[in-house]
Amino acid sequence: MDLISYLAAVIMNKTNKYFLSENNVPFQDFFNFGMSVDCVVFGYVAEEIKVLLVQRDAEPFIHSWALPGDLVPMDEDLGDSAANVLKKLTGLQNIFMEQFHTFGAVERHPAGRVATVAYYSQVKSDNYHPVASSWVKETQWFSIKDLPELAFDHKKIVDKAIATLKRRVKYRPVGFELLPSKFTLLELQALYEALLDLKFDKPNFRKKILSMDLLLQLDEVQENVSHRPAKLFQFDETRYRELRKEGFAFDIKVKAN
Amino acid sequence: MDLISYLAAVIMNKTNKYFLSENNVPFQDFFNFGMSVDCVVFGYVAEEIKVLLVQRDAEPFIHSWALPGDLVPMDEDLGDSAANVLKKLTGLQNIFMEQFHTFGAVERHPAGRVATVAYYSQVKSDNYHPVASSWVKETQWFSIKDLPELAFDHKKIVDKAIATLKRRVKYRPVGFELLPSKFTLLELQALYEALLDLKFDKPNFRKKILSMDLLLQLDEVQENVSHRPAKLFQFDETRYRELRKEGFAFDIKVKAN
DNA sequence: AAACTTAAAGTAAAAAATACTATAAGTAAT
DNA sequence: ATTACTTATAGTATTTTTTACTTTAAGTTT
Repeated sequence: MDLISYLAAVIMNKTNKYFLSENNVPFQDFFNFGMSVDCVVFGYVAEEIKVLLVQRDAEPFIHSWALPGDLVPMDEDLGDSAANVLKKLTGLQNIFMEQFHTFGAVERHPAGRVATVAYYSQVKSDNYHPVASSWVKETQWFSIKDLPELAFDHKKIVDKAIATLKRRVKYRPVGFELLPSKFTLLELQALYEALLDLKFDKPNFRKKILSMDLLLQLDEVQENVSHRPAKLFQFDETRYRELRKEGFAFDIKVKAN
Repeated sequence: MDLISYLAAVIMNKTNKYFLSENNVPFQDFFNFGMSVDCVVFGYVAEEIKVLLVQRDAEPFIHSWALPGDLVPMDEDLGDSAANVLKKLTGLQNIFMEQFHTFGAVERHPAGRVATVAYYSQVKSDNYHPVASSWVKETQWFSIKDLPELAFDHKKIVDKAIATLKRRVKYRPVGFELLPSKFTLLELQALYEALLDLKFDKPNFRKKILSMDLLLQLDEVQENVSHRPAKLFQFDETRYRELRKEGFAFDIKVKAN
């Protein structure tokens, strides 16, 4: 394509007229995609990994549960769009989100060709209280072991996000985002056990974690427990960022019994 | 949105008429995205990591070097499109490609709003010989240490792919795809050193790698070398797939001197 | 105060990683 | 042919880390 043809094609495209490209496909016919963003937000409550879903109050898939997500306006960057949509639908904001996959099967959306960019994040669920708004009727944290039927191909998206989370545990200090800011070592261990579906030896888990130099021991202990209260810890943010950069390998043997 | 309104919107969208959505934005106005795919193909030649680029012979960015990539037709799945485009432009086929990021900044393409899904792959470069075709004038392997100016935001895409590669080395047996099928331990070590920008102690590197049980020793040795020839090895594909699944941590201390 | 629960420190044995040495097997120069 | 040189590869002692297990501590409940 030479410069004149290209400029003509661009102008025609922007004024809705057709221009034939090299394969006799009108240039403008490449520009009928819709794009959407979908957010997979993980939380951790009562020793279970949860994912935030919204109940739709709009067609298509009205009344179905779905990931918070929506079409991207033409003048909005993808990452901004993900943040805006999550806020619009659930009120949640200031959440660090990372892209993890784009789903673009031809028939995945009934209204046309829509590719969706899926975002992934982890939050301390007791700090964030989602509230339904816009076309959302209700919001709810669902255990990843007990998910409802989902709209569109959102089941596939959630499955891929869960796989990503479980893989990441092994080389990122994941607990940081999911646990409340103060926690006991046994709570941290329970989280890792839930994520990896394994059991660890208590003293060794403790030694391993402490040797990473990632935890700060507080001068506080558990309260209202009917046994010896455990010390509370928090993550050392500086060291945490270091570890994310230099890489991190969580590898500890499963408990024998 | 109720069912009647939604169906009306879909029909209007498909017949090019407007329908107002909740925010007074015409429904059809969400459907003017173009989508493209871009392929980052890594190779390894003469102890250097290479990336495959094509020289454009079409506007925009005519004569510039760029990643092999193109607009996605409306009726093609993204993954298929990546494979088709790579074949169309360079002749390469049967290459395993993985999505790694989608770039969607508003102003990234001069012809309109185009989001691009970037794919990542690694090949044994001596088995694949790219040939320019379609709107490509030339193809070339460039060392990642010496890249030319690139079209669009392709520099950003390549940088992210390189970062992905370097991160993956630490928890995936990467050598498999990059090295020729028969190689010496020192060649493998040189690859790891190039990827990680480190030096290892030879005997210890050897022990570490062999202990993973990933290599099969062949009954062949190097030829035409002016010193004691080294034994040739190949990867054990079965064990390789196991390691990819169960996770893999390559962690070995840098050589002292 | 005895029984019970969980926390947390400690320790011996085993395994793995590291630093280093020695030897082997070839080519090239004298 | 002998010597020097290069790289391959085996081996080994030391140190560090991991594992399996034991003991003690600190609280609550009966």
